[in-house]
Amino acid sequence: MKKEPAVITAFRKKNGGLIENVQQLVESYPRVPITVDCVIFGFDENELKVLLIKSDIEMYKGKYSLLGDFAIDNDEDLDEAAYRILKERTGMDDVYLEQVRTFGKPSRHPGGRVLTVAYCSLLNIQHHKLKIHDNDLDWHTVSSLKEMAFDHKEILDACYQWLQKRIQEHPLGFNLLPDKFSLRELQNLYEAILGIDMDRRNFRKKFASMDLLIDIGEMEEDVPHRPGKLYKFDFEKYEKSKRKWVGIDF
Amino acid sequence: MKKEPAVITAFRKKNGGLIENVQQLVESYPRVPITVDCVIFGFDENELKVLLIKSDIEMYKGKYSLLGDFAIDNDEDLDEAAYRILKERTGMDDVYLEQVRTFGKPSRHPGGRVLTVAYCSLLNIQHHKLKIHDNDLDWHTVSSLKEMAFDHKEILDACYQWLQKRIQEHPLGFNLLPDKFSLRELQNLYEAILGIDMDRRNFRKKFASMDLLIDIGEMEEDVPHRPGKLYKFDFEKYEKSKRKWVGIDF
DNA sequence: GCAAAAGTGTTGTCCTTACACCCATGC
DNA sequence: GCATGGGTGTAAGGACAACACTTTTGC
Repeated sequence: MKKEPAVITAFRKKNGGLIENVQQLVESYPRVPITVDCVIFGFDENELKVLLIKSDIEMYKGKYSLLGDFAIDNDEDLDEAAYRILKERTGMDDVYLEQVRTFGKPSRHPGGRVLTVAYCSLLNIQHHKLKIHDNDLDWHTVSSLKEMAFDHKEILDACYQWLQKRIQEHPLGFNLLPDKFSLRELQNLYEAILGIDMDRRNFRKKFASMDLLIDIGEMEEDVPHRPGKLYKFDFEKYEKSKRKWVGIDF
Repeated sequence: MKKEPAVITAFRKKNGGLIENVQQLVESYPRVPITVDCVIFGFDENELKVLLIKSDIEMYKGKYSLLGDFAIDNDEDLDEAAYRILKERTGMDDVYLEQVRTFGKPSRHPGGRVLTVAYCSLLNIQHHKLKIHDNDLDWHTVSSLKEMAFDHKEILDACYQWLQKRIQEHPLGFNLLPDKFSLRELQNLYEAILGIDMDRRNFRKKFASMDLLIDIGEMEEDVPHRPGKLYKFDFEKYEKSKRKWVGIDF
């Protein structure tokens, strides 16, 4: 029933059951190339955008790909690798970032077996005006994307679904907005990401009842209509009041 | 700002900007040993259990570790590797299984850098009476576990948290129960996993209103009290009626 | 004064919670 | 007959959904 891997069996024999030389054990393991791909979301002109680059690869000429890199050359943590890629590509290092999933289909890279750990990150486009445009690095509207290099469309879709779910349960969305934002901007964000329309009064009531928005006493400026109040999200209060959610619902 | 990896730059130079030989590119990538660890949950005697094995490793002598193996020797999909490990260790291949997260701290394995993809699986202990007990392979009560080999406690905790969340949103739990189960068994399962007490009437009402349990017209037998009705979960109906959940709540 | 969005309350419905009694079975 | 859990209903409170009018600003 249980078929022990040959490598481990060999080690066991040498040591009467227990493995002493773990270095040697690890060296005997097969190895796989690892990449980290970052799905970097931004929000602009009431649309969810993603940062993409033209593919380097001849066979994907003209297609776009996610920002990625092989990882873990030396003693780099996975998360650090993702932060490094962000930093290299966008110049920012204070960006929200979370691991989403690892993709491991054998056929997903035409050059051979490659494992990819996908990270999702959210940043405020206004704070990061792109200076570099190598390989047409630029923002793309998520909803209008079709083909991409490798299995990057699949990875993007997975991260988008992750974001849709996550933004309803955690205050991630504020990372996509300026520090000060109006309720309209916040609602536009939710509507764009979830792809639905929401009732304005109910939306405001909901956030009012959470009591996590700080009215900073400022107003929008240079808008062609009645200016709205500006708010900040109270991260500190949120952290303190995180409650355990219980309720069966499927 | 953007520091391109040396390997890619080298390829670019050779090809006037575009990379043609992707095999060569992938071969130039650094490689990392990969393992897949399975957190195999079961439910017995009203307690959540996890399947563990005594560590092979001298320095973790006496400690328990998750069921894992290095993966992707040839062209094995990640998910397939997890299914293979399950099959090898438990003899079962019809088991619920899902990827949870990838662990990549440089120091997590004493033998050197190893990446581990953690999978969570749920199986019915009754269907799988352990025959093999190599290295004390056996079920352990989740709540009473302390130290484990490697960072396996951390992985287990992550999977347990994942399970607590997931079981409230998806009908996973039925994989831990026999095909036919009573409402009391179902409630015990939820109470054990979530670590809370639930009101019996409200619990039953909740599942009644979902209308996803099929009354199979049988009763419990050999119980020292009034026997309860037995149900099956209507997976087919659930699949058809999956609804998109919307509601901001954090 | 017109366009465009800000701001604001009430009502009905549904879901959740809290809670207590009789029933069927094994011993 | 007693111990054990099975099975059931109701009322109150809280959350969510639907819905319209007045206000403020730029032009």
